[in-house]
Amino acid sequence: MAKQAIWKDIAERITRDIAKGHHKAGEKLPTEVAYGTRFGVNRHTVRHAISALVEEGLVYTRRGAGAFVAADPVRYSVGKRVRFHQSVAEAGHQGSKELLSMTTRPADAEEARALGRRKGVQVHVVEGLARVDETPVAHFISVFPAARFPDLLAHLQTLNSITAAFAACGVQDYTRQETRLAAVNANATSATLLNLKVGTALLRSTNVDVDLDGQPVEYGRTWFSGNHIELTIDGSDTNI
Amino acid sequence: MAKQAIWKDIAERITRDIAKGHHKAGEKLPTEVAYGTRFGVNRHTVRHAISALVEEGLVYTRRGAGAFVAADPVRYSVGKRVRFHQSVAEAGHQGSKELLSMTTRPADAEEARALGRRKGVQVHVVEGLARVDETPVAHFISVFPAARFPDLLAHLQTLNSITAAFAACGVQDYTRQETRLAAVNANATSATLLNLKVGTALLRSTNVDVDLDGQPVEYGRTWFSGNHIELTIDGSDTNI
DNA sequence: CTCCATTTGTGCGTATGTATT
DNA sequence: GAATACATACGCACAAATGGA
Repeated sequence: MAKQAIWKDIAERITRDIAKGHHKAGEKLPTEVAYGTRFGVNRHTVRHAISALVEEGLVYTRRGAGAFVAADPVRYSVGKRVRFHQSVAEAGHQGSKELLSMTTRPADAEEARALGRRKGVQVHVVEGLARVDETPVAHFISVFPAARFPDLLAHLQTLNSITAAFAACGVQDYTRQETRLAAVNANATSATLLNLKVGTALLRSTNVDVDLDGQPVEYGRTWFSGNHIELTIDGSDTNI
Repeated sequence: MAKQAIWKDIAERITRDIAKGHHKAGEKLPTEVAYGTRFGVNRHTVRHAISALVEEGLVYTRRGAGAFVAADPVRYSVGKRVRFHQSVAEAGHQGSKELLSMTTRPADAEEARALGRRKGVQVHVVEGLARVDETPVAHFISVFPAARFPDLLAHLQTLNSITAAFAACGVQDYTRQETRLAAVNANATSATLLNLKVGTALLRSTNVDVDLDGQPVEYGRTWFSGNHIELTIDGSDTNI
C-alpha cells in the first residue's frame, strides 16, 4: 500500500470493493464500527474515508440507517418521442409509474392557455409518481381537455398508461411540442412524495404534447429529483 | 443563530467575514487554535468548519502555513461583449459575459475524464459570470487541455471570445457533443456570484465540446439561476 | 403505539506527524 | 534548529435518526 494517510487507503479500498461489485447500488455498506474493527482503526478514521466518498458522490449516508452505495444518476433523454419507460430502460433500469389521483375540475389560467382552451373548461388532472428501481425519482401532473377525452380516466384506470389510454381515445400518436426546464426548490408536497428534504433542488419540466393535427392534448409538469435524474440533450441542435 | 451544528455556525460566520471584506483574497485566516479560543470550541470543530469552506472552494489550506481566502474578490474584467448563450439571447434581452478568472492547474478526475486525459494533466480554467440586463443569471467554469492550447489564455485576454481564441489556436470549428442537465442547490460560491441565497435551486448544465475530429476541446459547467432562466427545448428541433 | 438497540452526526480531549516560517 | 500551524489518528461521550420488536 502506498505511503499515505490511512483514511485514504480505506477510501480507496472501499472504492475498489464497490467497483468490483462487492457492494451494489443502493446496498448498505458495513457500519463504521465494523470497518474500524476490520481495518484496525478508529471509527473517526473510517468516517474520514467515507466522508470523502460522500463528497465524490459515490456513497450517501443516512443518519441512523447507514452508508449506502449511490446509484448513478439515470440519464433521461429529452426529445420528441422518448418516453419515460424507454429512457430508463435504455439506461438499464426498471421504471414504473404509479397514479396517485385522477380528478376532473375546471382549468386554471395557465392550464387553459397551454391547452388552447378557455379558462374554466373542464380538464382531467392526473397526478402520479415515477420510480426507477423502486426509488421515487419524479412527480408529475398531467392535464387533459375533458371534452375531447371524456373516457380518458376510465381507460387510465385499466390501462395504467397514458399512451395506451390515448390510443383507446382515438389518438394514435402524439408528439412533444415544447419542453421548458427550470430549477425549483422542493415544496412540502414534492419533498414528501420524492422522499427528499424540503428545499432540495428539483428539475421541473413543463411540456405540451400535441396530436398529429397539432392540437394540444396534454399539458404536463414533472418534478425530477435532481439527485437521481440527469436530463441529457444529444448533439448540436441545442446550444445551452 | 439557527439551531444547528456549531461547526456550521462557524463556517457561516467565517463566510460572512470574508464576504464583508474582513479577510481579503490570499490573506491568511486566523489559526485553528485562535478560532477555537474566539468561539470557545475545540480545534476539531473549527477544522470541520474550515474543511467545509475548503470543499466549497472559498478557502484553501497549506500545511504548516495556514488557511487562506481562495476567492478573488477583485474581479478583473477581461471582456465586455462576447458570444452569449443562444437560449438566453434569443429571449430579446441584453446579454453579457464577464470573465472572472483564468488559471492553469492540474485537472481533477472528472475534468480529466471528460477531456479524455489523465488526471493531473495541466488544464486552463476559465471562470465567468453571464448577465442578462445586468442581472447575473449564470456562473460558468470552462476547462481546456493546456497541452493542446498553450496560448489559449493569452488569446482570450485579447480576443474576449472563446470562439475567437479557439480559432487563433487552430480550431476552426467545434460542436456540442452532449449536454446534461441537473438541478442542484446553490453553494456559497454560486450563491454569492448570482446574488442568491445558499440552497436556491440552480440548473446545472454540463457539456463537452469537440473539434471536427471528435477530440474534446472544452469541458464546461454552467449554473443557471432557476429564478431567472427557463430553458426551452423546441420539440421540432430535437431528434432523438 | 412505545420501547429499545443500532447507526450516523457532533463535539471534546489528547497525542503525534509533517510542512512551513 | 526552533517555533508555529495544519494533518492525521485514537478514545470517549452524547445527540439524533432509524428501524424493528
